[in-house]
Amino acid sequence: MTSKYERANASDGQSRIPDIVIGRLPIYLRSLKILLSQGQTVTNSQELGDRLGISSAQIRKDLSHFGEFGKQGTGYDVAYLCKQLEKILQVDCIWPVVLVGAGNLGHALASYAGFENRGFRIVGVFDNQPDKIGTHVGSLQVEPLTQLPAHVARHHCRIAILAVPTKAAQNVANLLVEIGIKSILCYAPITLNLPEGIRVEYIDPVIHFQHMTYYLEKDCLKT
Amino acid sequence: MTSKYERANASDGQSRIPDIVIGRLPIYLRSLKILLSQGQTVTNSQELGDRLGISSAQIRKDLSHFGEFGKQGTGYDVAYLCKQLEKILQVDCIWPVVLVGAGNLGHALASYAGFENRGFRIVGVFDNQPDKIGTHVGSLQVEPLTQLPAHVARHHCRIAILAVPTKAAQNVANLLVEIGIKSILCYAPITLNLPEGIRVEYIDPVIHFQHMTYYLEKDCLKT
DNA sequence: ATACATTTGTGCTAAAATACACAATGGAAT
DNA sequence: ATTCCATTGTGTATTTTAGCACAAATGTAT
Repeated sequence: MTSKYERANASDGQSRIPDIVIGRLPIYLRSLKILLSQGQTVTNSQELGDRLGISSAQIRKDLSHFGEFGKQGTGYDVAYLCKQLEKILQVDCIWPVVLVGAGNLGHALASYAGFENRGFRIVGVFDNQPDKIGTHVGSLQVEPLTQLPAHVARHHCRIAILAVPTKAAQNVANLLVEIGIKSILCYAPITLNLPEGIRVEYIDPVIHFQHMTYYLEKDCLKT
Repeated sequence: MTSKYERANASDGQSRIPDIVIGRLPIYLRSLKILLSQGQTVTNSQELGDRLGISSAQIRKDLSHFGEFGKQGTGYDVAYLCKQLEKILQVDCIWPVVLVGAGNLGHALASYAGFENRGFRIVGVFDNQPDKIGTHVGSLQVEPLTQLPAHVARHHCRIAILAVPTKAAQNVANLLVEIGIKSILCYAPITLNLPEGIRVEYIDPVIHFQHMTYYLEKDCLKT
């Protein structure tokens, strides 16, 4: 009795399902939840694809890696597919996340209300600048980095947000890995150098801007 | 006398250079600028690849789409390659950007000092909430949305940051397109529905989190 | 009951992206 | 001068990803 697929992970040399497919599932889930919130009970690969600018075949094939979730002639039950995707992505629960960096960005992230209903909760905010420690961000209080290891252990955190100044980012990342963090969302505009098995994703708006400008008619201020 | 490549754009049916290649150039540029700031004058595809977790062959092939920038046996002059990439990406100048949404995120973006030296400047912040209008974010003052069209025209803005609440995002995006914006960086967790030729890129941290959790050992709080 | 309209899941094909591997080149050392 | 070493740029092969197209299944209408 084997399951339809084996979960890919760091120790699993040959992941069965392409990462690019995994990367699309959260997009599908996000769109489905919007449909759900609008009271729509049924959808289909065509509709979903149109909304996302993805071909319907792509969506069907992606989903088919994990099982058969649709009904021929009808499509997909929105609530059911949501539930299934949440299970696949393991967001049918709340993951505790630590936030390092209590600057403007840290404040914005800590105050953001949209994490909770998508599977995540920021359980601690840390910074090393003395003037920040003790101040409130969202409903949390900024703690010194020395408190981080205990906090991560207590909450069993696997995920961290790195929102510190660029020059501090690599060192803080090293610390995060040391204390057991497995996945880092890095807002610093650098590529981190970390051991195998640690997953890092990056958010840098300038990367997106520079991608855009390639395609724009040039008509900007001279430096 | 034809140039080595024709620039891809919205009207150009067959873009010659894959978008995925364009998407990597800003990463290369970012890394090169760090090397430059550290005083390193020469690098090579191997070193760059190691830093970025990309194969050296990939980097060489990507660059080869645009010309021959290296020297055999030596590698690449860091400053020269930076300049070339900036020219290719059209960031050898400052692009004016308008920011819509003066919430926590808008504040963080407006206060961020890292845009200017990478080719971008936020030239206006707009919001419709009366209590926000007139307040200061960074060095700018929040203006009502009614001022947006004139502002975009005056500064020849082509790029906008969309940092408004989810429910307002589509409408504001439509407005942005109407007044001549060509590229939108959307922080709202939705997929926008916009006409052909408008480039939209998205930043949604939860998408990254959900990508990460697929690969994590499950060990999180039950809902 | 039967025919019809719809939509899935998937085998196969096509295209795109990546990796390999090496000739060509430039600089350094002898 | 010549040899040696390092590294590029690129033609080719391999792998990955996306798209096509249709049988199978399901519900609906007559």
